[in-house]
Amino acid sequence: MDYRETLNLPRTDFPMKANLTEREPAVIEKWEATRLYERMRMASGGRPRYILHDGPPYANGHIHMGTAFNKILKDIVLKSRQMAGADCPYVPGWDCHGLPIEHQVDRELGARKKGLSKLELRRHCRKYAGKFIDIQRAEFKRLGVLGDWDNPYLTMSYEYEATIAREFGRLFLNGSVYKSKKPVYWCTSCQTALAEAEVEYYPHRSPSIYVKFPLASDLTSRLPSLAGKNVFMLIWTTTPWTLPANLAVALNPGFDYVAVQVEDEVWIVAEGLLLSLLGALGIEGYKILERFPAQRLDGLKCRHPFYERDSAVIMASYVTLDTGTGCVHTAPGHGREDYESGSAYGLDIYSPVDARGKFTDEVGYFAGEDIFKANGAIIDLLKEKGRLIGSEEIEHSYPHCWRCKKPVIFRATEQWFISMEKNGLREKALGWVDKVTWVPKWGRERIHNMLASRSDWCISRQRSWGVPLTIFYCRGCGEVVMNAEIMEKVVNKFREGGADTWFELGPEGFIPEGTFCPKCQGTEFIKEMDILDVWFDSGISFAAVLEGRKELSFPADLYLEGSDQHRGWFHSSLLAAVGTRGQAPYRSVLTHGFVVDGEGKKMSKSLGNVIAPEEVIKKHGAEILRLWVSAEDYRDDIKISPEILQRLTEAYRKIRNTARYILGNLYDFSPEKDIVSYSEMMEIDRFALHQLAQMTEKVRLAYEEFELHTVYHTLYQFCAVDLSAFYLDVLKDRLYTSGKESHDRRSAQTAMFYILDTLVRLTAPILSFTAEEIWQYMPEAASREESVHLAGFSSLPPEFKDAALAAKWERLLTVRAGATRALEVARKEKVIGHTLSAAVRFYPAPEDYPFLSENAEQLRTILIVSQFEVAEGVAPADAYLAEGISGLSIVVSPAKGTKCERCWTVSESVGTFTDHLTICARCREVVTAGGSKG
RNA sequence: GGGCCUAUAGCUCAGCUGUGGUUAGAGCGCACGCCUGAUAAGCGUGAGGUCAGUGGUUCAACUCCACUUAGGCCCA
Repeated sequence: MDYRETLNLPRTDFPMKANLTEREPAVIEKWEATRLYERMRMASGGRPRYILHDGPPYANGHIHMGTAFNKILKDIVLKSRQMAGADCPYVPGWDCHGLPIEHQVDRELGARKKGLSKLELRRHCRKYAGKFIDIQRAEFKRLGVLGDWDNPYLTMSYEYEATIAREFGRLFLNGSVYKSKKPVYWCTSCQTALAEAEVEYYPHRSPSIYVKFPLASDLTSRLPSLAGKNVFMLIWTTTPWTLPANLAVALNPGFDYVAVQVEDEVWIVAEGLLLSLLGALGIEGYKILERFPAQRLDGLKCRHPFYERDSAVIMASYVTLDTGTGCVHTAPGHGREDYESGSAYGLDIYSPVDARGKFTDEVGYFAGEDIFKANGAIIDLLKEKGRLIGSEEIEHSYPHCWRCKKPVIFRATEQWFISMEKNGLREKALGWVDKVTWVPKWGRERIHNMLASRSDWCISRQRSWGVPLTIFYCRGCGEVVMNAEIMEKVVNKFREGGADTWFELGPEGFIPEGTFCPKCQGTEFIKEMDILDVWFDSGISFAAVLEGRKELSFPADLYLEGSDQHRGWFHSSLLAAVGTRGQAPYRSVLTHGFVVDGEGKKMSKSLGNVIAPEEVIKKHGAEILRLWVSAEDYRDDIKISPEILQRLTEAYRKIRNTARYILGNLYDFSPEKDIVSYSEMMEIDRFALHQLAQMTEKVRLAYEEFELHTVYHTLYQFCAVDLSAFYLDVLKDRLYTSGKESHDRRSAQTAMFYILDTLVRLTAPILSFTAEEIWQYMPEAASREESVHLAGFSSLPPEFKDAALAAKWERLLTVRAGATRALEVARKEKVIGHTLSAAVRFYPAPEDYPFLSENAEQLRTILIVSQFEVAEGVAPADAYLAEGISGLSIVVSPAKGTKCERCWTVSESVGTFTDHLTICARCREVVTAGGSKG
């Protein structure tokens, strides 16, 4: 007789090989066909909402590992909240306007761009953005991310563009917006402002000169020893042409300065630069008269080297000891830092240079001259005035125009700003920072410091692809003409035809009849042609999306982006919401680090360490990427490498196989009919349920706290250690050899069913594809929700947690660990092979004897040996001394009897039955009962 | 140069925070072995760490403090 036929071996069609690359797209198709996302919405209608507002990725290029990570993380968070009982709508979005797209379009159009109107250019940009939205949408879906992909929000949709104009209008009308001059990169050849990204650095030869600024203030009170002397502040510059715009000399408030006598003059320079300076100038005879902190000079005046005007002595922390003199020539109209400190000291943002790079008439001496060409004349003038000390040429890195490759300058032009102070924006925003939950909590420090020190928000851009600053000027007097009525009309026009309308219609298309300039009564107007900073577009997304959609609401529960967004979206959104709604747009903000390579280095093409999501999907499947997202602690940088992916693939297989094995053993189990009540279950099964309950609790809490790596480790540990290496291994004998419908087998199946049912739900947010696949193979799948994503986490009966039982079994496990070592020793010595060929005898310490002997049968089972006994008395000298359990000696010997052909247990009963010569007593009972007895 | 952050076995993570205290843990991988009724599976045992470095506080530091180094994000 073939006894194999009488066993209950696992059977399942659930494949061992995942074949994720092929299976995943099919699963996604099914989700789409069955409109899973909408059904999830319907199923959870009425539940408490949890709103994660999607930060819009830029609609340019394919997704990279960082965007993939972010989207998967959001998906996991939402799915876990959804399964925990919330209603979690997810509306993905895209940021569509802005320079990078305009650039790309410029590049693609090449020479054809020349003949195009602004409107035509905008149409190309819109098309370009649309193309990448489609590409990225497909890529995001491929990751298994569920959401309202058919109705995402786009910052270029007409409705959204109208909202941008509306929110800008709100700020404008409440007095937060003002116009001022600010230095920007300017190409005098292209006659246009340039963005940071349009500037390229090349070596450039510039003059390098030292200039003397005579001190004009009386020093009697501050530095008496210098009073009445011929004192100069010494500056160094490589842009002599900016000297006509000089308004100040900046010192670092943290440095000490010295007054040095050189011949009949006294020079003031930073102490730390004195020697190198004197060396550079070739001066040997000098005498230090005084040494003093920079602050001693704060607020004094010196004289401009060739104009009849003063130059302020100011303090600025950006002054360094790298080069120069430690006294920095400051022209607020020609430099970023100069502008900052100029504004702080209330200096004029003076920039007497026109769009072509010629000096304006104000400068006197060089009026009308090209600034670069005037360098020589300025040096000559300095020489003539006796203000020049040294002059040479140096080569250094200098910004150039990306298009014409000519050197660019900093030139102050009119720009629009949102004031940080006028309506108390800074203060209010800082107040709201403290009301938001930042995860991790250092996010608060980071954004707080940025807000505290940032300057006013420059919102205007001299570009085409964006939403215009919807402002009108009086043609006659230049006065700004704007009111609520005009704003409303603009917004309505935008809603119908998008922001393009601005470029299609004349001012009369927006301005109600009868409007006149409040200043000069003029009735002709012109439009502002600058567009808004794209950060404003996304910054008001709460208004366009959270307030604009009935399934969402303001404020959001969560914003979840990379840590760079403290400066970006978290920041702009906070300012926009506080400025227009008086509150933060989010209750909590979750940040993650950046994706880096296995060494912790950032990914870059030049280093050749870039891993694209597509590669990983092709090789391993999106599921592995999802597992990676969950496994890494994202508070730090997130590493990815072939090795990491290899480890994850192995972990995936372990989880998958564990599930498969359980499925295989549930092939004949009906939870409806066969379930065994908890109180009647076998002890080890109840212990397994205790472990399950504990694991569930830990995982649920970890999800709640966004600790996904804890979720991953806990689930994995449970599968690999608690189940595979212990419980399921121990269970084999009972499952295979007991009667098919026996209580013992049903008890095990009941536990396994609970385990798998819980496990499949807990893993679903992460392993969305595999959980779905398992779900379809679950017993009585037809009576369950159609998709695991429509189900919730299971709530296990509280009785599953049994501390007393757990304590007992933890003790048994410790004993087991000691015994496996003894078995290993015996195996090494060829005493045994499989543990079932062994007999184990314990010689415990007297105090352990009762516990161990009472549980002898349990121990035999969990050691998976054929014979086990606990002996009293003294152990043989060659017994194995167990580690961890004091006084326990273990003897392992070959089990007595013959191996049962059916259950492989060694037993002396084998051979004693004439009807079944090759099997043991236990098996004979099962076999003769027909295997159908309970 | 400034703000914020990170550094524990080859890999992924525990331990560290308002509570410093016996030989620093887990899993994977690796090595060796077992099994062949989870089989391109399953089980066991073992070897791996001057807790980035230096200095300080303390009877005692992976844990607290300072600095250094390496790396990341954002500014300049």
